[in-house]
Amino acid sequence: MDKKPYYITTAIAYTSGKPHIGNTYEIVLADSIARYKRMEGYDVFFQTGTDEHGQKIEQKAEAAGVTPKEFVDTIASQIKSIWDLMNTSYDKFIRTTDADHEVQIQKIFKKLYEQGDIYKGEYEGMYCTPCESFFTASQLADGKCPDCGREVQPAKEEAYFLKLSKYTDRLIEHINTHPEFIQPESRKNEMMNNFLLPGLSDLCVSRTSFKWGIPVDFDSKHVVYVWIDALSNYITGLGFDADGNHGELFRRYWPADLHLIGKDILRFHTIYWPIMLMALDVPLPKQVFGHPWLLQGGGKMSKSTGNVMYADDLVSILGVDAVRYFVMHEMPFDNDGVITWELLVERINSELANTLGNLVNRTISMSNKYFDGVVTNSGVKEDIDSELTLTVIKTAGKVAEKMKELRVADAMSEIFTLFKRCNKYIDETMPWALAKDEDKKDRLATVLYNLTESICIGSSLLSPFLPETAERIFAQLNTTCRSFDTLDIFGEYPSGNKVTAAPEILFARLDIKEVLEKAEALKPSVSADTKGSSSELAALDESVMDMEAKAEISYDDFAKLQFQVGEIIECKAVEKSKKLLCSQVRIGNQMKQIVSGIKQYYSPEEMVGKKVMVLVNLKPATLAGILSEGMLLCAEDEGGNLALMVPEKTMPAGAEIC
RNA sequence: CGCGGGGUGGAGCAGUCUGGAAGCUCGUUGGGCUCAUAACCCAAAGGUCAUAGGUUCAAAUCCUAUCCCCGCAACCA
Repeated sequence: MDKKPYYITTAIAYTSGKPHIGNTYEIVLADSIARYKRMEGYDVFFQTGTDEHGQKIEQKAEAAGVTPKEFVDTIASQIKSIWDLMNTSYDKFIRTTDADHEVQIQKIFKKLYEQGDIYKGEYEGMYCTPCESFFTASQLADGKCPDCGREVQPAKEEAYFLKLSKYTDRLIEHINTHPEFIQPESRKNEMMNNFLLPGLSDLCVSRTSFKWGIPVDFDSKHVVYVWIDALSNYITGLGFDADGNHGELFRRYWPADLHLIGKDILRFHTIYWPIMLMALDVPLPKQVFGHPWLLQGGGKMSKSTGNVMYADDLVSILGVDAVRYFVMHEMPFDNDGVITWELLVERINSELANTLGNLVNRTISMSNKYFDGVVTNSGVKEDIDSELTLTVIKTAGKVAEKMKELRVADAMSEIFTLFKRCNKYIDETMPWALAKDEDKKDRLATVLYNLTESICIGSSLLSPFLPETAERIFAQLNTTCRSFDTLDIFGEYPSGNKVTAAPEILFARLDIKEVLEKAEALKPSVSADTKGSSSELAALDESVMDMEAKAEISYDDFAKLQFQVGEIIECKAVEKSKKLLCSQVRIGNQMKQIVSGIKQYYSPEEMVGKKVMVLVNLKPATLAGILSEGMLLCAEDEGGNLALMVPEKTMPAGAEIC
């Protein structure tokens, strides 16, 4: 009765807004692995949760007019309800605002400080608020954040640093001796070559520029860097204690068997996190899997166009298991997957409705038609049966093989191979023909028994992935999920058992037009709810957008800015740049060269001759090696689309704008 | 010389690490069947595996060069 422990985690979701289907993918994937491991007989602990601190949240809360805590409470419960909606079987939902977590973060920070792994220094650089990251001038891309492309602000602060360099060699050694540590393996080289081998500089692990974080208890100006805070959830959630009085869960489940995360945060999980653990003298997790992304097809996703897909909308139209099936199936092992309504409908119709649903339906119908629903193993075998039974009893092994490598999509394909084989078996044995001959009644019974048994085994294997569907099938077959170690034995379905008299359709075939109409009908509700919790925001007009308020300025401040109408005389694309156009702009009697990041929206030809609004007295800057002596003003929507500001009546080049 | 991903039958993808007869799903066409959700089963058509060189008995796979696409980030899993 001593089951092996298995600890699996997802990344904790950032509470800056409602998670979309791509975010939701991870929890579903983790859930399937967790359920599968339970089925295999492991004692599974499955943890997920929310990451709730940081400047971005502080700002969003302020914009929404609520306290940060109120803000994250709302989003966290929204996230939790989506996780529940997806039928995920997590054992613990941790929030980084949980009191016990916060206490441990402070203790961890203090401990590392006291033992010298964290030291006090000063940080100077450019800060990107959305990314919560500092960059040196050389890291900036066109003067903007290299990660997200947004504006950065100069910042300088007293800060604490974690000595990454001290542990680099040990980490390199660990990665080299544990090839399974970073998955997929292709990512391992990326980490090694880009970060570890060039050498790590120490990581800044505290902030003073905002308050919404866990305070450093011995230096209250500082809050703990969100990543230190967030990563630690994997151990604090189990009752890790920096003083060594660990909880029972920690002693039982740590080290984690699997951290399931998005490929974009692999760096934090395979470099910073292991080093933190080394510093704490705690064993490293066994495996970190950076899964690919689920991208939305059909152009750029953006809130302003309202085409973001959310799990709850998908579920309301398609059902939980259809969505679970799709996201797992469309996501091969290490390539990004695509989700569109068209693909969803195609997959659901072809696999869930046709192959599986129809199989269950026709099998039960025949049992009812020919035997009043009683399924009997009459033992009249023919050679053809063994082909079916062999396929069926081998499937568990094949699934296990795929799951060992976390190839969930492939594992599900194996199960569907089983169901397809069943459909073929029906054609081979032609039960309707057997039914016409009274002498073949026993043979017919065996055929239907074989089918029922095959469906049982297949559905049992399917249950970790599509739990609800599996249960519905068991209910219709009047049986229960088979235990894992009997899945390679054919003939466990009780002979003489009676299936339901009224089989219900498991998955109705979908019509793409109807689905699109329903999706369309959902759109207005889609664009509203990320910004805040208050209901008046739900009525937001899509033609309107807000931005975060900047500090008030005086008229004198305004008067410092010199705006004039400029005429674009000449314009060409900047070589080596994908975004920039270089324009010669006539402003009165002078010409200025201005570089703008608008190549995506305007061609050089259409720029020429335009009269535009120019900020003239901006300090010249060099962009992509070219001098720019001002700025062409544009309006920008939430999708990043740009429109040049032009005077609505003809004005001479050089006219003042005031 | 910014980083990264990719170019395989009409569409979407696997296969590339570890070279050994080009595979899957959808679609198309023809056939079969009638238990079932217009479903299921069988068969066929359709690819110079981006291009050009090279290594090799053998290249989608390894090497070199070139061309083209896509993302660099929205909600960042």
